[in-house]
Amino acid sequence: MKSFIKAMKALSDPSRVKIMKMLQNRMMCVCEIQAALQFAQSTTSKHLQILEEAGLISSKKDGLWVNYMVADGNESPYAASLIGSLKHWLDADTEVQALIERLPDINRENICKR
Amino acid sequence: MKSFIKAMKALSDPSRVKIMKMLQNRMMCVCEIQAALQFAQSTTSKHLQILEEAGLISSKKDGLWVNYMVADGNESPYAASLIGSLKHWLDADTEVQALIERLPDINRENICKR
DNA sequence: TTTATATATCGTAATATAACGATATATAAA
DNA sequence: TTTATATATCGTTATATTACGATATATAAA
Repeated sequence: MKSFIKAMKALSDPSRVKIMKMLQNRMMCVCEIQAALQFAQSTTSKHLQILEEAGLISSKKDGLWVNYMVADGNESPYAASLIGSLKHWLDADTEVQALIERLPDINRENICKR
Repeated sequence: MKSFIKAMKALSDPSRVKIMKMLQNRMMCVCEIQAALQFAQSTTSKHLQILEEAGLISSKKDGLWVNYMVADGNESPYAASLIGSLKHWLDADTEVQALIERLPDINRENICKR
């Protein structure tokens, strides 16, 4: 029950759902996600932590950057199923669409100071 | 997005998930659900309201009783999908199993005062 | 009509969640 | 080593959620 609730709670927040939808398009570092959602850095990091602990995303360090991507689903069967459903869910959502359209303009080279 | 979040939030609480699992076995009135979960009547009613507003369950009055049952899924496509997944999810959960096993002993004739 | 019962709603207190700024940590550049 | 940068963590505040008891509402029985 615990891992199920964790997955559901993780996807009960619109910002986290938006992060999932963006990551289903491509992997992103924290500052890119932060720029896309217009959140403080600490807020962004916290959301990512919640999604990761739910088994919905995974991360990989690359120098100063931490790349986040959709998880393979091995951590939680519930997460795996929800990831699958999220592939088509909310594709018609206006806010999600706007986010996805802006994705190509968001890249770490422009956003980060190096 | 709104109806999606509503459905996810509704299933983010263990008590409400348990209600869903019980209702997938049979329809129940409020006092039966209250007896099964050992909650105050107002708490039980509130949980049912949240599930109903999410399109996950529906209700039908029968005299003094209000029978709650799993929704047909026409209210929300997300609810419909989650209802389907919930048919097999958590069947191995200890608490859920215990609840389901006790279900035959819980009936309104014994619980209610009439 | 009066009374009893099942459910819904309201008000409130305890707890959880989400946001932020400040600060800590880790890595890369100088 | 020193400095800069990307991310994580901590502390705090505002808001949302969950539980309860008290009360309102609706229906059935007397």
